[in-house]
Amino acid sequence: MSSNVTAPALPFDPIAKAAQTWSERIGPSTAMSAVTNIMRVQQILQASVDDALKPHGLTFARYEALVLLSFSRRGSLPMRMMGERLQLHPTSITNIVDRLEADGLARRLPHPSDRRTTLVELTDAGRTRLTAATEAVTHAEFGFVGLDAPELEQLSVLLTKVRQAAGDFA
Amino acid sequence: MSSNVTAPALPFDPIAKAAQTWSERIGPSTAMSAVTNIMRVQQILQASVDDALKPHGLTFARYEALVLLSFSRRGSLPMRMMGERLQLHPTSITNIVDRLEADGLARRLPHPSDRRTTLVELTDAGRTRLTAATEAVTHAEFGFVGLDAPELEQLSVLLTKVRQAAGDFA
DNA sequence: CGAATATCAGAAGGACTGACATGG
DNA sequence: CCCATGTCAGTCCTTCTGATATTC
Repeated sequence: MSSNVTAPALPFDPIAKAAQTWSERIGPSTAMSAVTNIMRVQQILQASVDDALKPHGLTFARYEALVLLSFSRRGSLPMRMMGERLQLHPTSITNIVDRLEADGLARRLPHPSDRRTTLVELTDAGRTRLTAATEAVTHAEFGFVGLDAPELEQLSVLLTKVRQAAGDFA
Repeated sequence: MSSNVTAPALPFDPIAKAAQTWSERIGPSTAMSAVTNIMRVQQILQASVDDALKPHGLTFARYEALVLLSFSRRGSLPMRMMGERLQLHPTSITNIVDRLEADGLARRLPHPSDRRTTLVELTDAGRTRLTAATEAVTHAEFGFVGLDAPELEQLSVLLTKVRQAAGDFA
């Protein structure tokens, strides 16, 4: 899960080098370079965040689910809505909720009026765990050591543009 | 592999909404927001690129390996070096080269002087396949429909900063 | 009846650990 | 003897597909 952390650092930037060769032989390398950068940074962040969460028995996906539940107005959410918000396949939601429930952090409830849907709510243990985990990831700065606040915002703006163009939201 | 493509679009940006709630209840949300954006955009790009590559029987990881081999000066690379450049675990390299070899796209060679190391080189079929695959991903613009060239460069600059701070290269 | 919700079984891919054979 | 290189077996996690039961 936490990717290849033990890899030795290279004396040069492999992505920049590949971009240069690409532009010499194939064409404009801006898109290729950006994609490779995204892929690698995602790996780094995933490793960093998972590392911070591991002592709390959580992965980033499960942590996100806990955050989502804690943000819900009623304290519970239908599984389907969790899938929409977290952009996950229904079976992935089932899987995540299974694990949270097995760890006693969340609980399935029947929906009062629609008996097809299942509600999920945080347990007290879940709330406590979430607080500790949030402390951990915040302290690890979510793996971002290289950017200041304005740069982070700029990054989010650019990435939000990509998501919108991809039809992620209207 | 290609993530949750069929998910219905939300009428609002779930990441922005979560960031707002986060800043109201927990604290500054810039880092949290950037991480979530990266994770989601990586998913989108992975799906888009894998989609473009699927007709050519490649995943992005295997495609990257082919590109790397085609860029090497001598036309071949030691497996260890492939792992360094692609930031992959030794066993992952073995796995990728296994598949490329099974598909006739690459070939293992003994190293002339160091008999511990194995060299990998492209076959003619590999070169042909790579050309077609590059055409496909380039045509799909690597999944980036939302950003123009200056924005892509800006994105790469920011992400390179993160990688450098994380010790990815010197 | 058709659509929606959630689950399950199974397959695929990727990444890791630990053990191992070979060679420098 | 120690270290480097690559492989193998086994495990875990994640995500997808397709099928299914239940309910609207």
